[in-house]
Amino acid sequence: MPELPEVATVIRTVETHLLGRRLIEVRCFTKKSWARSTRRAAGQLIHEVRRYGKFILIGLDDGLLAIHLGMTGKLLAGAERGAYTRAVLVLDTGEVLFDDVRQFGSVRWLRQAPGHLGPDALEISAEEFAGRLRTRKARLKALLLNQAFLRGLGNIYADESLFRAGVHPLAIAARLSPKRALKLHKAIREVLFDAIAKGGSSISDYVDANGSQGSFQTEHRVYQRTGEPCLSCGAPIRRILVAQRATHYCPKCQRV
DNA sequence: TGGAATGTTCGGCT
DNA sequence: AAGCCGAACATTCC
Repeated sequence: MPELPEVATVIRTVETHLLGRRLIEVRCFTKKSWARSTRRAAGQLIHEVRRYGKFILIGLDDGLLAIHLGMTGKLLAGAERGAYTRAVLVLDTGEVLFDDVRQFGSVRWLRQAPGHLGPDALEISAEEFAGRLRTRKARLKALLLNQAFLRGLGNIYADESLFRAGVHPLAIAARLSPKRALKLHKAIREVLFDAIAKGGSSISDYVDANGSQGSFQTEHRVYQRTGEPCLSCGAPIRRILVAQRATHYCPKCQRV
């Protein structure tokens, strides 16, 4: 559920419930290591809530809480605890739940933001983006999913960005012309900004902190449209595997 | 019943 | 060494 636009939406809807509040404690129900790590967060004031790639960083007096939503994670304000509640942020004014069906998400206390992540997909300049592509021989789809190369994109927005740029997912990064590299950079920004404006994509069960769905899924042009006609040329959308992930593209509009 | 699902990480191979 | 592959994590849905 969570790529950059979904994480941005969760933050927008949850920060009002967190900013300026005191975190009494973090109750963790599944992973021992979370409980050990988050003990350090107890009793601290929340100074900021920000996005770092796909991480939600909650700034405290000392260090921060780093929440990753994994595949099915949610932050819910003012909701009832349920079978999939894996952790609870107990505040002086209420609770924020961390629900996660598949348990790929995480909640940890960290001294500072996680390392080894590349530049943010919305902060990188066109020139830097093109420069980074030039040194890589990997296939573009794999590179866009690699958080150490660029942070924030996931499977949906990588496919949607490549389609909008007219670039084939198997194209080798270093062989992209400067013109096409700039086009891809622009496509990434447009897709992400549009998706944020629509509150993200609700595919199976993504909701924001208030339980509201996003609506960008209706704007998807290739993601999970296998066999359906390309919205710009009519050719059937194709699905292949790249980096072990389903990859959707138009064989006519996207060239290598 | 098997496969696929918005993600990350790790070990092994070329 | 960079890049790729498969497996692993856990659960639901079709």
